[in-house]
Amino acid sequence: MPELPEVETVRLGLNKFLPGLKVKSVSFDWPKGFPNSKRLVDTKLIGSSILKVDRRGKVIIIPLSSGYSLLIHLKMTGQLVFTKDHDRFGAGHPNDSLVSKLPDRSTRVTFVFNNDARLYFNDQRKFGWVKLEASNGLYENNAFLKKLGPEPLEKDYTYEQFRNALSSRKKSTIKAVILDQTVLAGVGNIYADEGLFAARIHPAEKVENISQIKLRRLFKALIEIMSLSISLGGSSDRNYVDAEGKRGSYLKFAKVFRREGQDCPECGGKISKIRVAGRGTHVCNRCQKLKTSIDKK
DNA sequence: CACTTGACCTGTCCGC
DNA sequence: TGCGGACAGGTCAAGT
Repeated sequence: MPELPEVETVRLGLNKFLPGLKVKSVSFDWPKGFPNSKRLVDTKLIGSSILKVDRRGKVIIIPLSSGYSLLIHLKMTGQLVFTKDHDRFGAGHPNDSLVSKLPDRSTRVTFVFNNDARLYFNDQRKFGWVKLEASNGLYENNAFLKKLGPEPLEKDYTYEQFRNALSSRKKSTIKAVILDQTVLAGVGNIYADEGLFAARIHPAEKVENISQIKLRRLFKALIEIMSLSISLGGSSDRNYVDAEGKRGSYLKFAKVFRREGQDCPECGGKISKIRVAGRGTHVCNRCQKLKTSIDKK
């Protein structure tokens, strides 16, 4: 999915349109993806108004006037697209839109508002979910939210927090650790690879083999790269779009992600694609030297 | 325990 | 063109 910068871009877009709208009806065809009972939906969602749109890690959180909140996780292929009226797509930007018509066959949930605006939750692979939970104590009660590590783009997030979270994971590969949402919330495969390249750390390096200088560089790089990506509307590798159905342009500036076979922009060597922490991983072996002894694969 | 691997799904791309 | 297999931005349960 959408990682922190993509989810934040969706949040910013939804926040322009949704607050104040009242939910008139909702339809969904994928019970696993929207597991709440019809009764809860009828009493806590239908007829309530949207207060605002928040984000925690990769989760969109929409508090409602009913005292309940919608939680939405886009996972790998989720989209949240708003339309001002159901005949026009992309909130008035049809020419920039990646999708031409909604709902489409990946639409799992459709929210209809009193003014006939709509919010479509699309999810090709059906990994994503929408849940309705009580707003009071949500961040401490929700099983997913309560485990999340700090928000990396908050002003008060420090290198010391980052280093301390890593200190109990010395035997793990650095990529596995920064992908762990309990260490810090929001990094996914794209920004892990880009951040590690910027810090000149090999993704398969064991944490214990990495110098403080490099870890500090990684901490800084992750924050800078994700901030830059938000300013560019995120990354559209496959089907990510923002709340208006538009693609993001960060990948044009990516140095290694999806660039296997191309020349490294720093040293001119070849970028290769390997597997680390079970994920496709992009690396320049000349810029990102591995100290950890290679156990044969 | 800490870490790794498969499962959850659908769609697309690549090689034969 | 058709078909099988690998793979895709995330997370969890089950395995070692």
